[in-house]
Amino acid sequence: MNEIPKQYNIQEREEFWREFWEKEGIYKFDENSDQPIFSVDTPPPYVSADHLHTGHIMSYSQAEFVVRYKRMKGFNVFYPMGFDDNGLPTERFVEKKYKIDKSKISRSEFVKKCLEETKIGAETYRKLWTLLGISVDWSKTYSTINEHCRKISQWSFLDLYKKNLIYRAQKPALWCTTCQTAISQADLEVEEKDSQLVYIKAKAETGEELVFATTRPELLPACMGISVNPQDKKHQNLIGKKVIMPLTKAEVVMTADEATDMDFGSGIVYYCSYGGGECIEWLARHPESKTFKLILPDGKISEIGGKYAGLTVAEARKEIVEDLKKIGALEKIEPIKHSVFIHERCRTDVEYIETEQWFIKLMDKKKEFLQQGQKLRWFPERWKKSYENWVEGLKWDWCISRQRYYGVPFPVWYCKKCGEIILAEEKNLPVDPLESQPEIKACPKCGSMEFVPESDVMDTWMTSSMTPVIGARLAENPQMQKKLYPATLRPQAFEIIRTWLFYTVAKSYFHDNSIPFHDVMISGHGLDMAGKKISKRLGNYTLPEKIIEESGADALRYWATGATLGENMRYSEEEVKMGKKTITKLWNVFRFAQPHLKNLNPDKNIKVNYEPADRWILNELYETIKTVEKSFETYEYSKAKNQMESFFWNKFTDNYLEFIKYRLYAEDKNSPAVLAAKATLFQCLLAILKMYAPIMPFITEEIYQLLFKEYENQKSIHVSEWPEANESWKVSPEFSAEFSAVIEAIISIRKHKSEKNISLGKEIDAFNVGNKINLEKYGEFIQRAARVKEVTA
RNA sequence: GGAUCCUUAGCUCAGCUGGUAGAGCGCUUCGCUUACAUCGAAGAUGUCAUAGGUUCGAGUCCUAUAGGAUCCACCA
Repeated sequence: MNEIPKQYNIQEREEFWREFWEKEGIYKFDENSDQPIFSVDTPPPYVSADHLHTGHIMSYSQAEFVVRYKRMKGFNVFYPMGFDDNGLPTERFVEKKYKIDKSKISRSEFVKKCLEETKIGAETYRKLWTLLGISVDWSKTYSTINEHCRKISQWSFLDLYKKNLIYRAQKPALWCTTCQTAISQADLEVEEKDSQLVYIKAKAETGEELVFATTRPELLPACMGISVNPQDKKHQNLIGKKVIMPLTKAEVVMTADEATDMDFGSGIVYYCSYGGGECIEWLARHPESKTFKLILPDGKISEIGGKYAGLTVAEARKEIVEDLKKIGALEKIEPIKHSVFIHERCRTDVEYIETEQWFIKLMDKKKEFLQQGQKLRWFPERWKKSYENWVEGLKWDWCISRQRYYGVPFPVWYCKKCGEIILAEEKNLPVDPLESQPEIKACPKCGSMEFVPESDVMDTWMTSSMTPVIGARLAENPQMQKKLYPATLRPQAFEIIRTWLFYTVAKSYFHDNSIPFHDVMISGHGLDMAGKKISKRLGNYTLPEKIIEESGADALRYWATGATLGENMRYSEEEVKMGKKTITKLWNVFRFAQPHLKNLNPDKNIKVNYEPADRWILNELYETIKTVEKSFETYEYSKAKNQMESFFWNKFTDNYLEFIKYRLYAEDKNSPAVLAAKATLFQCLLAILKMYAPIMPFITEEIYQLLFKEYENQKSIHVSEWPEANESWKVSPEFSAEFSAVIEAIISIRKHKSEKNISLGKEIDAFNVGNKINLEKYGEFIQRAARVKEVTA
């Protein structure tokens, strides 16, 4: 057994153990083990060469606490790490950083830049995760743009296509004019904006003047129709009549439509291609209407807009209002608060543009998605509702094509002559149709030999939704791959339930009629000290590297235990300080105990004559191990920490250590009483260390290596066995009550000393503890533990 | 409009299946005691948002109300 130095150098020792774990392969997955498997579908963070913040630290550590616990419980832990580096976030980052215009650079050049950036990003991330002590197996990593992932994503596409779950269609779809790509419902955010409700006058064929209200007057040239509510008495006479639009002089027929709100605006609404989702829905009810491609992909007005062609939507709006005013067709303008959909990545107003896109059928499978959701174990349970809410509210099939560069290509060509869809062969995946030709030489339908590659890339969630498969297939052995899927645990933030979680569940159902994982652990997000959400955009956070540098990874991890599962949590310097104090406390306790553990035979089979204080603390330890286990099993790391802390700090150090000092300092070091104290001390300390190990892996490893490694057969505490709650430690309720009274008595002695300003170390002459205590049995103990010459009843 | 959640000590939050209010920080007083002053001991502080109800008994269950948060839908 080694001596414990006076000081624990956090930075130096943490660095040492990081290297040790790496060198010894402590966290390596064992492909040949028969132990039960605990596999994690680790969230691959978006790599954008930017810094991770304390919010990420929080959610990743929280999942990791449980993973470490499971590893000690004997599970063969599969804990890979991915980097999500394909898709829009990276493209936008690169565009900004290098001031690139997507239309003026070739796809391959652009992709090269993106790859370079993501490589830098992945390194930054790996460094920080390592710094934090995240126990992933670094030999099991993937990046969502690498060959492994492209292959699986493309396979997924082919499989779904063959199952008739994917279709290609020309229809209005959500469109971002900044990113110039189609997007999906999940990419939307809502923002409340100040807008104007414009009241426009039009003439009916009867000569009657009517007024309709719109927030999108610039779409006038794309007017498809105009409606009133069939119940609307005021406007009954207009139904079926032709209406002549101002400026464009276009004629549309007034229709009755139940969706029209009689009380909003003037009670008359016009529909354009496309003002919003409601216009598309209206079109479905009035399919005879003529549609227009007024807005171009770049957000400018097309030729259909006549004199407004070439203007942006915002410019056209202004001009048209001006022109309406000039011809007297403008009745009034009301300011209104208006919620608009924006693209979450760039915050641009979303348009609906008619284009040809790839879709995955979702709308007719809602019931099945809900059933699959029921099969998962949700921690905490309430987030299941959020999933169900999203599924029930689905309105669109999933648009999976993006008119972007940096992503997984579709494994598809089209026949140049007849447009027939030609799929890649599975054995050739991954393919880039821009750089290769289909295996067949001629179109099976028309015999043409010329093919056009699909140049779109897939939505990034096409890949992310495959992470349980991507992870499992990192194992080399096919048998093992099967065991790893479905994964045991999916830890993730609540914000991406509607995307990552939903899409993964959908895919798993489509591909394998299975669930992708059994348990879902939902974490909240990090808030700054003032309670605002931490985000890269706001920059309202301290760099985790700096916190680790100052207080240690253990202290930062300790902070992360503070949030109840699924709740948001503020960053708090105070809590990190508490973590640092815990490190110091652990250190000092073991430093105190170390001399007494020398030459101790910790053989569990040796008969020990435990004294009441020993039996009391062992019973407490038993209870603590049990409750901590229960908490970890339900992913309640926060509870687990409170439970172990209460034992360690309030019971063990504040009381038990004080209770046994007189025995430890006794002259006869080999008396049964002294040996019992030492044996108990040993049991408690080792258990404490192991319980803290998942939360504070560095300090616990340090102490384990110094004091306990020689007794345990594992080279690291993190692969040692979780402490056993020994049934023989349980005590009777009678004893429990008896000893509680003894503790009460000791507390009252402390109180007495405190009131009389006497140092606790000073022995007082006498104290009356009342008549509830068996002094014959406990008198001497109270005298020695509380330092009183004589206790009386 | 639909869904979920929150309102407990000055602050940040725990309070599991209902049984006499808890922690940490902060505050007051005291104490260097052969681990720790980066500490220890003792102490003060709450009509648990409001109003009803169920119950022998309610932060804990039910119903309304008020305030706050988030998600979804609507908003022409």
